[in-house]
Amino acid sequence: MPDRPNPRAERRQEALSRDRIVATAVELLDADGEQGLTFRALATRLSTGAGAIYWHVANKDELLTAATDAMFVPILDVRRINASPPAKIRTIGLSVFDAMDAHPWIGPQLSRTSWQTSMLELIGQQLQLAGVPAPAQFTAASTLVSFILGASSQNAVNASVRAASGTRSRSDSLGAVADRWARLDPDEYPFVHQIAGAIGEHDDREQFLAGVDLLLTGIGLLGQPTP
Amino acid sequence: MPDRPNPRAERRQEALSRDRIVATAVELLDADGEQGLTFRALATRLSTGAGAIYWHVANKDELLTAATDAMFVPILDVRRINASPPAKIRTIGLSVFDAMDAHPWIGPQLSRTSWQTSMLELIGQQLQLAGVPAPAQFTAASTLVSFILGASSQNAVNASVRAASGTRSRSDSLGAVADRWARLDPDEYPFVHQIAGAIGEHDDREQFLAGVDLLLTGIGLLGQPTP
DNA sequence: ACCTGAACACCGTTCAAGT
DNA sequence: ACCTGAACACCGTTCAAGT
Repeated sequence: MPDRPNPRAERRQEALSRDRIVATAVELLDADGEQGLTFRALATRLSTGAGAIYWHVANKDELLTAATDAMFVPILDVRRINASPPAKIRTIGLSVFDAMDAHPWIGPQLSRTSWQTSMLELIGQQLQLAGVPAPAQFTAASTLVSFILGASSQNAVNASVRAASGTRSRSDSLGAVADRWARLDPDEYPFVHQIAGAIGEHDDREQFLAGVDLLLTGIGLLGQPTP
Repeated sequence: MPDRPNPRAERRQEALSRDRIVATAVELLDADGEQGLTFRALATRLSTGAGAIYWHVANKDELLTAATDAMFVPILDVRRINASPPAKIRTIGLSVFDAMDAHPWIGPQLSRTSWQTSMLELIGQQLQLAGVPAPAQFTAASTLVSFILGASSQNAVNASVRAASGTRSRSDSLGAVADRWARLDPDEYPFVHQIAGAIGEHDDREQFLAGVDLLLTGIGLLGQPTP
């Protein structure tokens, strides 16, 4: 019988597995974005050869799809929370917003997932519960999904661009943007220039929630915004 | 004096220029997406060497930014149309939607442009004209921008994925999606499954417009949706 | 069954050399 | 001033060979 490795040594050199590969891919993506995910970097971090990965994963496309899917699974747990339909929709929106903020590489990968369908389902159910008339349900649900995914994805990319360009004077919130806007030509950009001063205390997350509320108002689930 | 080329020959072999490079880049992007844009492919199509391009353009990043900017410039002409603020906002939205539908590679490039600011300006001005109260203007404008860019970008990517996967049975509209939805497990996807039959006559563009209207309603510029 | 690592084709970018 | 094309470093993917 040849030497067997000590079973306790697992922690040092765990077996290569699809799950471990995907998890490591997510680490690389979080650290350096899409261009940080490389089969060679992955192999190094897993202390294996580049070719070994192909035994568990068909190609980079499949790897990116699996990594994207992995980010969304936890969000589906929102199903278990207990709240009114509008509150639940807000919570769903916020958890998507936060997930994409934490993993900005997701945005461009969104079309890989069947996740838009899952989200349409979650939100559609809430609209039914809230008594939205049947003919309006589809439009309302798909508009909410578009807004939640679109706004979250843009916020994430903008935030990571801001972070990368080293603007740290006023944290990486809307503040930096406000500074830039204040310097725009007031003749060419009257609205943006004027608004620049007023958004100092705004925060991206609240801004996003306000957008969701605007939609819920249009759908008829909320009272008028500025009474 | 050495031979001079016939001035009429310009059309056969125009001088290399930044504009010509960007225009050719857009052709490649339209044809094969982001992976279709290659310095070698570009050089071949311009019948020049790969290195020549670097005299006019710093690198691929700058080229992609220039290409993206070029797609948005025409949209700004919307400024010249003459209509009520809500109608003008709808028109702005539709022209963005159509531009992204025609050039699906734009979506992931959106963060390159200062175009989000230009759009915020355009829409903000309309909201001011429409009499939206000042404290609500910024939230309303930025929600509209997020929705318009986000929904357009997702529609474009979805549509091009559908087109690429060769689903031609029911054109590349929502029909194909409806078929897939109808086949989902009704227990896991009650809402989506049920809605599948009802969206046969919907069309992506109308769906998008309905979303804009939902927001305009929430903002208070439109009457209630289902009276 | 699972892993190694050299090899291949292709890419962005640079640069000495030309005109 | 502008262009050529070879060269470099790096990437995704394949595959004969190992265990």
